[in-house]
Amino acid sequence: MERGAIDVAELPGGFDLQSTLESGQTYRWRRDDGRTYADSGLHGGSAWYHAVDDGEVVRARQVDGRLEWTSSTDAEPRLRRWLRLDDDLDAVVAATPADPLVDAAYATYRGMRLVRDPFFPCLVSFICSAQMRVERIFAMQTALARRFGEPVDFDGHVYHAFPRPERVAAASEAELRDLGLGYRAPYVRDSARLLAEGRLTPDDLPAEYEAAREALTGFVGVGEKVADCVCLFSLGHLEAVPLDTWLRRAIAEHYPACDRGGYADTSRAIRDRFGPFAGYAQTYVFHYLRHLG
DNA sequence: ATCCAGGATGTAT
DNA sequence: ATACATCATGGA
Repeated sequence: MERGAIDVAELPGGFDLQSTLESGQTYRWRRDDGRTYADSGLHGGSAWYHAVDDGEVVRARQVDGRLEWTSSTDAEPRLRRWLRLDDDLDAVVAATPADPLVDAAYATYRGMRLVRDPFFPCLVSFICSAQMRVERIFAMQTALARRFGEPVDFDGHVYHAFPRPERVAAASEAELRDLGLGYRAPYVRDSARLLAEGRLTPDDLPAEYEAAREALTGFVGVGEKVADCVCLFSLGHLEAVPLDTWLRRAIAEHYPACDRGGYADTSRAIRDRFGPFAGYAQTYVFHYLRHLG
């Protein structure tokens, strides 16, 4: 077992592990204690988190300006890429036009970073997100890993990787419904089949953001909103602004002029207003609004 | 009991 | 292109 620590106090804009992992942008990490924002509140201390990535267990916790990790190999390059530690957050904030709501969100969760998740787990989690609360999306991904994922031993415990597309493609709709996926079960299975059979893969996606979003809707259960989530949280299109219920409410209340009716036009209006890192602003605002009152 | 949750799909217009 | 009903499930 290897262990190490990354000095995140030196990163421009800082770092906050809890908000990064529990803000509903990634569903791959769990706290060792099994608790969440919902039952432990904000800024809940230096809890350990664990995840399985590319067959290897990674454990991590933040103690002040140190991001501590343990893994079977050197996890620092993996964490730097995964948690976007090389993003200049100060530059991101500076490039975003001043705005009361966005500024409040940035101030409250200073240090939260976007993630760069692998394609399939990201795709599945946001297919599952349709009409579903964040806490239950976590539960659905946990159930998928426990039922179909490869077990991985690490430091005396058994963890479960997220299943490969081939395994999900081979599952029956009934098996997936048993995991609580509801009507999303066939969506997840059919999208896994598209990937497993090579009929639609990340390599087929155009490099340009809006074209990639359009192509992603070729997966089953993926509309413009879910496609935007994959663009932002997996493909690195930082200008993508997923228009979920929270953002639509925020637009109606704070930026009514940006409501152009259709998804593409409204999304573009928000992007024009908040710039090339509009996706960062979106994720902060989503997290901020969800934890008010 | 009724409503709602990080929406998408099929169908009718 | 746009409007509408429908789709499971669990918590408030």
